[in-house]
Formats: sequence, C-alpha cells, structure tokens
Amino acid sequence: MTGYPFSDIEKKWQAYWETHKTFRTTEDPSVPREKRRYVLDMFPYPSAAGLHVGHPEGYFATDIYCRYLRMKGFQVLHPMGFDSFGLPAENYAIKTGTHPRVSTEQNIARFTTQIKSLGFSYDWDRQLSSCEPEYYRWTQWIFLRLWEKGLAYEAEVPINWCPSCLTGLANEEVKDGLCDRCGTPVTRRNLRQWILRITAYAERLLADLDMLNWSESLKLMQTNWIGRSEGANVRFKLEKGTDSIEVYTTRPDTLYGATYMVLSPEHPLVRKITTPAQKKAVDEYVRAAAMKSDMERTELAKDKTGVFTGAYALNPVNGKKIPVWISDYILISYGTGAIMAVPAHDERDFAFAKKFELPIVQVVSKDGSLRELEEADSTDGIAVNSGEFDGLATTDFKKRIVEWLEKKGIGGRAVNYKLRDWIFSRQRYWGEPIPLVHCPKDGTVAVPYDQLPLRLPEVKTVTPTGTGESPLAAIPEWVNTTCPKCGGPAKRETNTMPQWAGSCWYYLRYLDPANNAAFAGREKIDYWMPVDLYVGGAEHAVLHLLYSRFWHKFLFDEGLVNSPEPFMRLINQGMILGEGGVKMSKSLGNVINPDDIVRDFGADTMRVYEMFMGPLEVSKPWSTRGIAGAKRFLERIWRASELPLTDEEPTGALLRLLHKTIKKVSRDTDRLEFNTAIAQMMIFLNEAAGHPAMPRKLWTPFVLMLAPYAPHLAEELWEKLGNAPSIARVPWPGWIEELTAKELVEVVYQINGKIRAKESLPAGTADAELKERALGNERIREILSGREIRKVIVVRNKLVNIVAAV
RNA sequence: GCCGGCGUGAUGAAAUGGCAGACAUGCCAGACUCAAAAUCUGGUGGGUGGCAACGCCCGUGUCGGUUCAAGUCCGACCGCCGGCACCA
Repeated sequence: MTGYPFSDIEKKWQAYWETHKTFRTTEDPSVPREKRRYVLDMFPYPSAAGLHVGHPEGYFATDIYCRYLRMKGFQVLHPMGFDSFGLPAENYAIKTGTHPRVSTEQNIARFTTQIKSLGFSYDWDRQLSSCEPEYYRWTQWIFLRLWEKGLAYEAEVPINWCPSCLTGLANEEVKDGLCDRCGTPVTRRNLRQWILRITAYAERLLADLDMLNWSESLKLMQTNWIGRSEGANVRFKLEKGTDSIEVYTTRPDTLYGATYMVLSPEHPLVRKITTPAQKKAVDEYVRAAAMKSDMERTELAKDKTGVFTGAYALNPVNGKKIPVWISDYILISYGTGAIMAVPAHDERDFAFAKKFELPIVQVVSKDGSLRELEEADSTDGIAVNSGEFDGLATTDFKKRIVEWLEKKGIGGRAVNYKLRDWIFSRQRYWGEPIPLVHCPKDGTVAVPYDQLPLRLPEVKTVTPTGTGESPLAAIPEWVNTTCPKCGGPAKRETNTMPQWAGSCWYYLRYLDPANNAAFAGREKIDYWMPVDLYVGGAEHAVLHLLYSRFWHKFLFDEGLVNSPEPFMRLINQGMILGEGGVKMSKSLGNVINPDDIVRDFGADTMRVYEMFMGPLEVSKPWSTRGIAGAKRFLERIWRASELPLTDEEPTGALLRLLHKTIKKVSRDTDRLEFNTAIAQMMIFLNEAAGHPAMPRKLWTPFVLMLAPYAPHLAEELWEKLGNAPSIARVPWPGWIEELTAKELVEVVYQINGKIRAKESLPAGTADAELKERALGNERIREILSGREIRKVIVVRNKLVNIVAAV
C-alpha cells in the first residue's frame, strides 16, 4: 500500500485542535448578528453499543458546514453533548447490578472517544450531559415554572402502560398500539400522572410552523399530529330529565340527518341516563371496554359494537326523538366524547346503523336529488331533507346553521385538536425527579428553587416495584421529607420525568453551560438564538421536535428566550442502510463499526465517503467499494501534493476550471449539497494532477476547499505548503465570475428538437450569429433541403432549435 | 383506507424546462510487472447501418397531455418508502 499516512496525520491534528482549543467559541460583541451561526446536531443517547455509522452522517454534514462558515468569517457555535437519562441504562442496571450512572459514564467516555476520532470541530468546553445534577437542576427549574403557570397538572387517568418498560407512555410514544421503544403491546391502566398541558399551545404549535424552514413532509407530520379541525358543538336535550348531551361535529350541516347519538363508554352521562331495562347490558359493555387495550380496540375496529342505553334525545333542528347508544368507536378523549350519528354521510355511523338497524336519512345530495345510499357519502353537496335549509350548499349551510345554533343558545363554532396533553411522568428511577412534595396540609408544594437540584437518591438496586410506582417509592428515607411550606411531615413525588425532558432545552444550555444563576444567561441567548440549522433523524419528527417547541414557546412567553421558535431550519438526514439496501441491524450482522472504518480508511475518507454517497436527506446503502473510491480520491490528493510546486501562472483552461470549481464548491457547500461539491473537486483534481508540476496558485485554493471535507489532510497539506497552522479560519477562496465559464462551448443544432449537428463556438456568441451558423451548417442544410422553416429558437451557449415542416 | 415523498445504467448517483447518465463504483481492454497487487491510460445504456470516419432508431416506472423542447411541468395509473389510522 502506497497510501498516505492518514493515521498519523489524523492523530496529529486532533491533538493540535484539542491542545490549541481551535474551535472554542466566544461571544465576541464585535461580530455582527448576520455573521453568527448556531449549528446544532441532535445529541446522541450514549448506548452500550457505541457509535453507529449512521450517527455521524448528520454530524459530518454540520461539521463541514461549520468549517466552511468559519472560513467565510462567521462566528460559529457548534456544540455536542449527551442525552443521558433513559431506560436502557436502567434496564441494564436491573440485569447486572451496575448503577445507571456508572454504565452511562462508561458509554459517554466511549462515545466521546469515537466522536473525537472523526475530527469534528465541536467546542468541547460546552459539552453537557443531561443526567448531571448541574444540568437537570434546570430541567427541574423549568418544570416548576410550568407547574406554577398551571401547565403541569396531576390526574388519575387511563394511560398507555408498557408492561415491559413498566412505565406510562405519552400518546406520541405509542405506534400501532405498540411501545415505541420496545415493541410490546401497550395496555391501559389507571394511574395518577403528571401531565403537561401541551394542548394549550396547540394553535401556536400549528400556526408557527409557517415561519420555519423545515421540510414540507416534516411540517405535515406535525400538522397531522396536532390535527386541527373546525366544526360546531351542539347540545341535544334528553327526552327525559334536564340533562343534555353536547357533541362536536365537523358537519353541522348534516344535523337533520342525525338519527341517533353515541356516547363513549367512559362518558359521565352513561350511568345517569341508562334505563333499568338496559342497565345490565350497558354495565357489561362499559366493563369490557375498560379492559380492552388500545391494540384490541383498533384491531376490532372493523366490526362495530355497541349497546342501547334506553334513553332518547331530541334533535334540536326538527324535534325528532332519537336513541342514545354507547360504543367504543367513540373516544372519550376527543371532542366531547359523544357524537350525533349521521349514518348517511359518515362511514362509521353508516356501518353502525346497518349493524343495529338504525334509520338512515340522506341530507346531502350532489344534485339535489334523492336516491338509495349504498354507502356513506361524506362529500359536500346540496342540502336535502333539511327543512328551511334545503338547497343550501354545504359551506353556506355550515355558516348558517352555526349562526342559528348560537342564536338559539344551543351550540356554536368549535375547534378541536387530535393532540392530547403530554403524560409526563415515568415510573422509573433513571430520570429527573419531579421536584414536588405532597403535604397532607398544604397539598402539592414545590421544592424551593434554591434547593434545586433535587438529586436522585443513591441506591444499590433500581428494581421496579411492580405496583406501577417508581423505584423511588421504595426508599422511605427519600420519600419521607418535610413540607417546604409548613415544615410538617410530607412525601416526595416519586415519579420521574420522561427522557424527552432533558432534550427539550439542551440547545439553550450549550449557550452557557457553567451558569449557576440561570439555565443560560440572557445575553448569551440573545447572542446566538434561535438555532440556524438543526440536523438529525426523522424519528424525532413528532416527539422531541414537538415537545421542545412547546417548552421553548413557554419560555418565550415567560420572557426568558428571545424567539418563539427554537429551530429555524431543520434537516433530517437519511438513514445509512446496510450493503444491499436493508436496514443495518445486529441480527442481520451487517452493522458497520466506525472504529474499523477509521482504522482501515481514516476519518477523512469516512467523511468524504458518507457525504459523497448522495444527498443528505435520502437513505442510501453503505458500500465497501464506495468507501475505497473515497480513499483513492484522498490518495490522489496526497500524491498530487508531492508534485513539485511552481510559481508559474496556471494556464487558461486550468485557471478557468479552478474558478468554476471554487464557484460550484462554494455554492454546493452553502446548500449542503456535499455530494456534488466533492464530485467537482474530483474533476478538478483529475485535470490538475495530470501535469508534472503543480502551480501554487491552483493548489492553495484547492487545499482550502478541501479543508471542511477532509480537515486533517487539509491541515497537513496547508502546513506542507509552508503555512503556520491552522487552516480552520483561513479565508475561503473567492472566484472571478468571468473565469467560471469555458471559452469554447459546444452548441447543439436541433431540427424539431432532435440533435442533428454540433459545433464548438466561443462562449457568448450572439443569437443572430448562432442562428446564421446553424442554418448554414452543411448537415442541417442537407436534412432541411426544401422544407419550410417555421421558427428558430436560440438559447445562447446551448442550442439552436429549428422548427421545420415535416 | 387517508396524507406525503420517491421511481434515471450492473451499482451509489448527476442534470436553473435546453446534448440524459457528470462524478464515483463495478466491469472490459491496454501500459508498468517474471507475476500479482497498487498505479496510470482508454472504453463501458440498448438496438441497428457502415471497412471506417460517422450515422439512424429507441431509452429516465406505465399511459396520456402542455411545450419549439419534458427525467424536470400537468392528469391518471402501477410500484416502493414514510407518517397517520374509528379523531366525529
């Protein structure tokens, strides 16, 4: 192997950067606002398996971008840290008896070594770890602020319970009825929980998506998750008694078609209105529904079930008596937990009505005519069977009926969201303790701010209690405390926070990681925030990104941060798949270990390869052959650096290629299109290295362009050129626009869009001349002979298209 | 089922509506070598005509449309990937 000594070079420059703190960032007030950038990576959870080749893909991208920005004269904040509370460490502790802190520290050490071996330009002085008391002190602090504002509340609610993780889960953590983390079917369980009122921010979380430079698909995912819908609430009087049932509907225009009502089994009116004759059946149904897991509820979705309560309500528009049923296709947590059923125009109601032989009345028609309905028709149309409203179009009807309802005082416009409040407590040890105390006299009392952090107690084992309570509940000396208000005996809250808590605000702590007086100094926040570019995996599209937006908006409302949104631009890097395009996984044995790649190919090769594979956002398979190609590129660079340098002016064509290359690499790097930037550098090298000597004026800018991509090699070459280190802040090369174009261009002559001849002409040849030359071209004249020319289109430097009669 | 995104050589992929396949991988041939590796040079979408120089036809999932010109824009369909899924 004639290879370049990448291993020595990489170690040398990593050591240099570390000892010289090359990438330490300060808040220099003389740098104007538009010359500052905050570029953020999603911080990793330090797993026992170590870094995966997919991990650094996004890190490489941001690192290249940051190094480029520094050379462009920007002040760049680029930090790294660890998301270090979480279940895997706790589960490992249960299995082996190793304290989660110990295994977490080991994993962080391993991750740090691995990350440092890849040559990132992080400011390591700002490193943080969310499980450290100095950090979670402020997670607790923010929680208390939320609690003070009534955005954290306690409730006994049926929650998603993972029987394997032994903890409650937020809605967002349940996918297809399975636990997002371990894949175990989620069950329902009634437990006292701490819940964050994220729904109070639903409207703003939705509306402010507009101001973000995020991918449309990601915004759409958040939009769908928030799930805003507009409609009306309508109160139906019961036939007997004084109670009424309030329903939410997006189709108030179908009120005349409401032929029955359905309550959720959990609806509070169920017990009250059920007639003695129906009581037994209703009770049984309610009990059965309560026992079903989410999974079972959705699995049985096709076949509708339900029971008649024996009660009737009155349809407010026509006074008709309609039966009230219960069914588990009505969710207690959405809308009012009750619906008016319009079987003619709602698929689910239709299925239910068919099964239980309830009447179906058509009230919307495409053309105003009536016909037998084969299935529910939920499209808009013209009102029929709707009394005084007949003939109205759906949109007009909606407006009119809402006015009518408001006037009568039985309903009005309403907005609903699919988004639910955030179940925030976890019945586990390895998380931030919720800093609240339950006092028999004063109720729930906050741990005073000056007593934060409320530290996790030291324990030997973290075995779950099995009762649905946190392991903390089994430590009496920790649970039993005194009330901060009255000093009397009180008990600590034993639930901990979910893993998402720490990641909700870590980007703020990087700004001022050692601050003892605040989560971050306001002047630091004003200097850097909001984050200009955030890169990470798409798996956090609705979890982390929704939660942290919520916290950030809250902090904004409290006047503690300067922007309503934390992350202005966001990119999801694609996954790196195993060879053959399948997912990398331990079980398939196709996992690539970055340590092996660094050892065999070097960090620079890995960087160039991963960025050359394709666009950042798309998933692409790993290829051992491909990485060999990246290595060859760097080898060729190394050999080119050993050519004798000359001070001669570079020749015309090469000089032009250089300027074209600088332009393309600058533009592509700026747009994070690293694959095409690398391709252009390859083109340049292939041309420039084919000569016996290398003009210094070509080589110097090339090395500078290489610096963000292969920083170790570039530092070495920079030194080899006789410069003092480091290359990190040497100004990025500029280009001369006139030199970016070729002198000669190949102009294509087409007849009816088909290429019939080509000619090499000076760039910029005038349209008139192009036309003349095309028409004068021998071959063109031959093909054209005798045909009528209808039109000639000239595109300068590109083509002439002659439209001729056939 | 609903909502998005994507379909280009053997492979990863390029291509402001203007020469499809840049760059890289692989493969083939040649140079160097006793030989191999490494390296360097050339070739490499399919079909077809010509001894050749060089032509012609077809080709970006399928079918249609807009346009002088479509991988790119529009419509329908097929396939793959992702998200949501009784949300009234």
